[in-house]
Amino acid sequence: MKWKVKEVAELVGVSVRALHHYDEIGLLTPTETMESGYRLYSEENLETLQQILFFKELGFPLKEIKTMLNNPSYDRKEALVLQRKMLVEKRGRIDQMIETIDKTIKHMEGEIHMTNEERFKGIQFTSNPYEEEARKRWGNESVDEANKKLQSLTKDEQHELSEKWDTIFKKLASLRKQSPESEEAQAAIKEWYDLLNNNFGQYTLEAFRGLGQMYIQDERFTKNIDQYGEGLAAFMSEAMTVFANKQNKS
Amino acid sequence: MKWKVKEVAELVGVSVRALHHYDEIGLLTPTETMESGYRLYSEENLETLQQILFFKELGFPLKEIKTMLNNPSYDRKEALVLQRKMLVEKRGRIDQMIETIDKTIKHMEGEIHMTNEERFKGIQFTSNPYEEEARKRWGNESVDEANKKLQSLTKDEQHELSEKWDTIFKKLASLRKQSPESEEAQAAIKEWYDLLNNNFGQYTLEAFRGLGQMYIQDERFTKNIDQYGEGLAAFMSEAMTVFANKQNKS
DNA sequence: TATAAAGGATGACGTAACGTGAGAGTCAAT
DNA sequence: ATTGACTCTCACGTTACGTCATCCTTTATA
Repeated sequence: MKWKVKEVAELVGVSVRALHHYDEIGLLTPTETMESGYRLYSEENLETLQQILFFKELGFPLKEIKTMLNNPSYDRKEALVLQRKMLVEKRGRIDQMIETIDKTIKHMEGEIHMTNEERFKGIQFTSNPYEEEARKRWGNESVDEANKKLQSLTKDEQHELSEKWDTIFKKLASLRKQSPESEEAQAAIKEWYDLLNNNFGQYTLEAFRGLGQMYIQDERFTKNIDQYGEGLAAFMSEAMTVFANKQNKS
Repeated sequence: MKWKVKEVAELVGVSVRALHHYDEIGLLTPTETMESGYRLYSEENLETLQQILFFKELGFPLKEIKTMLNNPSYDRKEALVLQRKMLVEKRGRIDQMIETIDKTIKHMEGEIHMTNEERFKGIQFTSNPYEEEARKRWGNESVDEANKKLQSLTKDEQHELSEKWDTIFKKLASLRKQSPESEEAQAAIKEWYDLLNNNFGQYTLEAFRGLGQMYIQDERFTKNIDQYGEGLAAFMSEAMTVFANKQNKS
């Protein structure tokens, strides 16, 4: 079964405009559209929409929701479990606020004393631990950080950096036919590791390995990297894992 | 005891910028400021802030919160009770969402069937009855017949009206240093009187004089009016009395 | 089958509630 | 006297839509 915008809007309780917006930003593009241009939402679209709305309720910005849903390792059931945890957490906060209100009323009646911190219990922005987990699992914090740094550089610095970058990738591309464990490959990977560390702050070995994983898991990365040569992403990914393991032992 | 912005910010868990913003829009102006311009928040300010944040948590827009808090019949304890009710309601919604998640997971495992409505239970925008109550008691709706009329106007008419309103207040503010009995002041007050009569039905001179009294007796009115200039409320109040007396004689 | 009402599409501008510097002054401790 | 942490006021940027305006389909009804 397929639904038109208004039907979806009424079914799930969002505005038509919102659906348009989600389409605009590529968060939820209906799988089908009639020749007239009318949007037709599928069952699957509804499932995605449910996910979107849960995340939204939990305070995630749309952009973040998008990257999470697009993440190749995104898993709906796992997400639901996490969302559940976050909701329970949120309910806890509400309970605290209710308690705070009760106390405040009593305080007004002179029955009890109240510290100023107590006055705001539950309202405060206590970052939810599960939120972090979601971001780590499916978000791209590290990549975002890196991009921010990149943009903070001057034009010249950016240029310089991209040249170094280019050199390394070309070198790696030329090596990709041999083993990722070869000395040359590992040396090139070390260069890559150092470059990242010099420019984007601390890349722990864990993060480095994770980055390598992303190169093959996330097709946006894969595509970009493979422009230097088919299979480069896979090659780098493996070499990075090897590198991380080696370093770990030493 | 007094607090500087950052202290308040950390105590209650909002950003300094937010506090600046609340000051900018006249939602929460610190009672005191040092000669250097530093904001100093009082105990009372904190109480107001608590109210603001509760309402915000419940989804009220700042503008609405402002009019509610400024409403002369606003009662803090009553508000707390209502807020409590709304929070309980909200908690109920969260419980529903949790249930929805549980069902969805079961559904994914093929254990149960799920209608499309069930899929979005709790997420939907179900307007909270207590919200309406709050709006009725302290929102714009309460200010009486006058505002009903106001709301019956079209957007354009409303806009036009508020511009006229604004013009008159600004004019009055510019005159407030001279005598309330001066010809100019009285002319401006007449404009004000006419505007009220044209838009909100009959304002007897009695009522007009009474309104003037409210401007100084009720600090919430005073605050609002004095945003156009310190002492404007007092000035208008006097000018309105003078005006009413004069009209009465003729 | 014509015709209107209802719904849909695409701009494009508006709004709310801050975030995010920039540039400059202030306070408190050393 | 200096320095580092705060503070102030612009002022522009951002997010997630709301709100027309204008024009085009679809559908219900006569």
